[in-house]
Amino acid sequence: MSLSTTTACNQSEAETPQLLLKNQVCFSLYSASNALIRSYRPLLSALDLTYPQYLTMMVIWEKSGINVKDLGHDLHLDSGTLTPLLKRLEAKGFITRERSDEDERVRLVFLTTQGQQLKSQAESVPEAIFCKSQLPMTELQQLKASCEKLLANLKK
Amino acid sequence: MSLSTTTACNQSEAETPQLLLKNQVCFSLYSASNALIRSYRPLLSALDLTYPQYLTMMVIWEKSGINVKDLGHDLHLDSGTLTPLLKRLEAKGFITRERSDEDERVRLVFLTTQGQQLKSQAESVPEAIFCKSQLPMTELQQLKASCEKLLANLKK
DNA sequence: ACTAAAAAGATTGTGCACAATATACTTGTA
DNA sequence: TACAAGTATATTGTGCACAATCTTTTTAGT
Repeated sequence: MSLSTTTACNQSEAETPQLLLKNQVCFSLYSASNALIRSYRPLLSALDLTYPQYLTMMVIWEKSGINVKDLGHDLHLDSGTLTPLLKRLEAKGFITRERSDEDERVRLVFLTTQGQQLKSQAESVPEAIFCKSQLPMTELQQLKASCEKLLANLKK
Repeated sequence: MSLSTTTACNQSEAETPQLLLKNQVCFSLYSASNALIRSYRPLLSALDLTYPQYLTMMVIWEKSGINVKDLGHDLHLDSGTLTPLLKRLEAKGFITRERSDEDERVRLVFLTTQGQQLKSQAESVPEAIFCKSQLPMTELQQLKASCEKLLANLKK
């Protein structure tokens, strides 16, 4: 068996069903992820945020003063993605990027007052997305659990 | 309730649990999708393909002569993504891009001999990814079904 | 103290995604 | 048969993701 789920029917499928788009788990995941991010767009552009910026702000709302390495660990992103993203968040006034005094290599990211204010504006976003998804909470939780398991297995 | 699944514990979570990264279904989906595409990378670079190019080739293996609009419909991508991607596939010699005779606006995409040969090289990829995922087939099928349902709901 | 190795970020380059817009062609309707 | 509206694709610009590489700083072993 393969990651492509087979449901053979006609001849062309019988030959290499694992290479049909409709049998690809990853394609479904990829399309759903793209679609979900697309659904966030109108809500987040009102806050002047992209989806990856919104995720980053979530970490900073929780852990102001975090460094880039830990941020990357939490978000599963590297400095090549985060450095320019953080510069854009800084340019918008939501965060500041300061060097650590103990270790000059380390960049610490702090929430600004404006960044703090953004959080209250963002509070209605999760509910709005839940409505758009039109899926029962139990199914969403199951989906989340499977994605987390898959991610953990791929990281091994 | 919201798309962020709550599992309240400490004080900071109790305030706005729906804005915690660990409660975001979309973040799990996004991270798992990125990780899966990352896992494909070493397998596909041996074929000189990226993951979106691989998906595109799947459609063309099945439907040589398809136009850009139908390709975009199948892949949930637009011409802004597909036009440059198809040009790269053409530059690699896997496809040709020809104008339709009946309607000069339409671009038809055909498989080349080299593109056909690529298919047999790709046949081992799905199995390899299935192994990397380390998830039972039933869970993968469930994951796929939920993603498809979510995508369909978001498209409405 | 000196230096090799390691660590933290930053930089560069490629390839998506996608919004917005532009261009070329086709079709329906007066 | 003009011509407005619609359609198919292409172009432009922004912001990720990520590999590869580089710089700066720290740490460890001598």
